[in-house]
Amino acid sequence: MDGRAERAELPPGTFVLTGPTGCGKSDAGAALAAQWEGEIVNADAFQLYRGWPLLTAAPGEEALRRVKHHLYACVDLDQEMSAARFRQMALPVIWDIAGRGGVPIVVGGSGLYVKALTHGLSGPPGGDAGLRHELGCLDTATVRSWLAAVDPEAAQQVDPANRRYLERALEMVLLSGKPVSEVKQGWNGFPRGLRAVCLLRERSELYARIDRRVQSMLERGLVEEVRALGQLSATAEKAIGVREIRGYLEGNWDLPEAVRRIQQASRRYAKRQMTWFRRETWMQTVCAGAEEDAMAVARRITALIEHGGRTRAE
RNA sequence: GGCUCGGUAGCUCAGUCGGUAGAGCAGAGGACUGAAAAUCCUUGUGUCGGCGGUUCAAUUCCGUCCCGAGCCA
Repeated sequence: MDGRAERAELPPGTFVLTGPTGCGKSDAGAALAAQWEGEIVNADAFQLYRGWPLLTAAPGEEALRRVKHHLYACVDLDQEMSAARFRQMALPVIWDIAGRGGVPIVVGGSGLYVKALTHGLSGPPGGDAGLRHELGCLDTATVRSWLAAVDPEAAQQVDPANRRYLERALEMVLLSGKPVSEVKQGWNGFPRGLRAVCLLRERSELYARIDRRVQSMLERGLVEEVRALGQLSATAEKAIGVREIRGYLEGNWDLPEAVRRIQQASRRYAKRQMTWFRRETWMQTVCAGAEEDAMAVARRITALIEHGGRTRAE
């Protein structure tokens, strides 16, 4: 329940494969699993949810049959998720794989989730739904001055325009009774023995892949999938594609416009991911070539790891 | 063929009563510790369609040509 209680590290030999959407993580991960007798553990915040395989570009049936995949489609869409809860779910699964002598291969592009798993979340109190609801009803100026009153230092550090961060800072102070600076420590150190690769692609090629993938989602029935979605949690509601397809269903724009918007949102998301990963110097970087297939990428990653590839930080 | 209105940043446009120009969008860069596919920040030099002319100075005025839209033949 409390992140602090989670002292468990990742088992040695765990491998993490991350990268921006559309870079080919899932395919490369599956190819890797086949080569190493590994099992895939999902680290994608939205593929965790059940009910929208197309929208979230979940691994295909064939891959699911060939390689063991964990933590895909395992949470109902009306449930809230968090990086901490993900960590709690993932650790036992990963240890279980390792216990059976398999190689855990963590695959996913949710940077915060990956880092929560590899580096641990400690210190700050978790989110509180009731408090969040309460704070959500206040206007930004009120949240800002409340934070300034209880923790002037934090108020100065958090971007006053960033409602989300403002609320979170206030939440931390209210729940812990301490200033943010006292409760929020630096990230834990990089776990020894962990190998991690960030899979990249040349920008223009990555964007072309994203555009193509969205088009293919549509051809495989994206509209029907979104139409059939039931109650969504506040987080799930924000998935790229939900708003865009709904806008089409409600007649606000046509289908090509919806596709255009999904492609654009996805490209921007990929860009944000790359900004995040750029700072994660504990990972090695592999840039896949346009003509390289998943097997070839997996072979290169294997070679990199076997050559005792050092992380950039070491 | 004649007339009219346009041609300014990747796109849509504003503007300069003559002193080489600015918004929105797109794009790019950045931040990020329990909602992260979230949330937020920063960022606009371009032969002002071409060529001539007037002028100290033209994207701005004049001429002409090219391109687009519309109207008249």
